[in-house]
Amino acid sequence: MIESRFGPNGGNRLPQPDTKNRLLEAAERLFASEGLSRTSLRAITCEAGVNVAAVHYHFGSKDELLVELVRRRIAPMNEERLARLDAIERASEGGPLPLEPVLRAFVEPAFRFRSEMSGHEQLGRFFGRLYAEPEEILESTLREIFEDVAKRFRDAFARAVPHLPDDELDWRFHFLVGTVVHTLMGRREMQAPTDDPPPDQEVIDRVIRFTAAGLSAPVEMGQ
Amino acid sequence: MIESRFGPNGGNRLPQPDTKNRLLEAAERLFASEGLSRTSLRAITCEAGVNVAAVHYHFGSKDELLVELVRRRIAPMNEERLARLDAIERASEGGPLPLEPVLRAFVEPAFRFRSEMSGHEQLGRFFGRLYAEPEEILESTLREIFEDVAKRFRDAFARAVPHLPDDELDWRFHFLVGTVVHTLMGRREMQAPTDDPPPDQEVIDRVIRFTAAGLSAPVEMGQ
DNA sequence: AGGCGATTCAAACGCATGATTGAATCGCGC
DNA sequence: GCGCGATTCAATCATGCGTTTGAATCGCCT
Repeated sequence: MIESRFGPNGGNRLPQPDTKNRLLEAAERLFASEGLSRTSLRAITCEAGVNVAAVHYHFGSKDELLVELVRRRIAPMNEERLARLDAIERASEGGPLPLEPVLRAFVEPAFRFRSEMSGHEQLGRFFGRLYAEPEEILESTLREIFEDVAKRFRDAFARAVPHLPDDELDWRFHFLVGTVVHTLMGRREMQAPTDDPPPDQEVIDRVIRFTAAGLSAPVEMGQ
Repeated sequence: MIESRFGPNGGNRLPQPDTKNRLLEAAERLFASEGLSRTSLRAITCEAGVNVAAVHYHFGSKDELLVELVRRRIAPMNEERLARLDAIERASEGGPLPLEPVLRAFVEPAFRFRSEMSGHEQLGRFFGRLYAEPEEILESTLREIFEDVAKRFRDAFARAVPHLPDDELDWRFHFLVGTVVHTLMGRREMQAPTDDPPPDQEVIDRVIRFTAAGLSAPVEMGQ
């Protein structure tokens, strides 16, 4: 049976009459500012201006909304990371990789996607929350989305900092992630609450400087 | 009116018949493994083997239990940090401070308190959650507990790495906290789930190596 | 022995949550 | 203009939540 035309409601030409996307955006905003488990369905649908039942109609459940949100937000960020890493590896032709570009390929997409987000720069906090709040429903999704990135970048760092033993490399990659996530979450220990946020590129450069030094530190305890 | 004797129930000689501490320990365990907002009072009291009403009798509310838990756990850790920093500053007699000991004074108490915890090494995750889940009730408590530590260590790092401008120092201190918190949370990106956790001192040394290099990196963007 | 304050307990409260229902509404294709 | 699937909506469900209550229990002190 041929799909005679498209579905109803504009026939998939307008994929949704906005409801689905408005739900995703409202959910992202609230998840970021209130936390995953502290955000109720009613708060989301109220913020989106739609009925409560819309969530279950379009996504099936609150959990599946969250999974869909992760797929839409995190996956593209990781694809950009991998694309940039591809370019670096292609340019190096099997030789050692330059550390700073690899670092930037990992760090910059995270900040870029944060600020690209429709007006509000909450994606960083949402992103950070994924690490902090253990939603078992997300475990497999996150693993699936981050597995490639983790593996590819681990190997890239191994080529960029070849003097490191494997276990030390794993740990330093872990520390890098901690630095990035904590910074995306936007908590500054010493910042006066009145200061306005600094431009992304400045923060990125500081992160790169710090982590590049940490990653390339000698492995012997020379101090 | 003279406090004729002590209170009832052993007259404060046994401060509580265990209930209060059992609640705190059960709460800490569950907060750490399940998250702050996903842990119910009933789960806590069930785990502790006491009645639900005991929480309100001893603490007043779930939130106040959390605050009390923070005071009991985090405050001593920070006191040890400050004591160690005092010793370092006393030994330096106004001169520049050695970076690595200052770093260790900040990092080691966190890991030590984690493993000291009655059998379970969950304090790290609990500690990490305090950063990740924004309980507005904790905001003032956490600020009060961490304010001194943040200020004192910021100044110490300024003396240990004197070539850094103030804003760069603030950021690097932020990155250090991110590294520590993320590591305390215990998520390893590359670790097989079957591996058993490495000894604390080994992890501490790796953290110190990484952050010492990051903190003392040159501030110019010299690749 | 008896009184009394500290503590425990089972039961219930009101409320917010995630989920579900079934009818109403919409808008295209026929 | 009619039918039909896609979509919205108000209303409702059962459940679990934090909290409160009031009576029972415990153990020291006089």
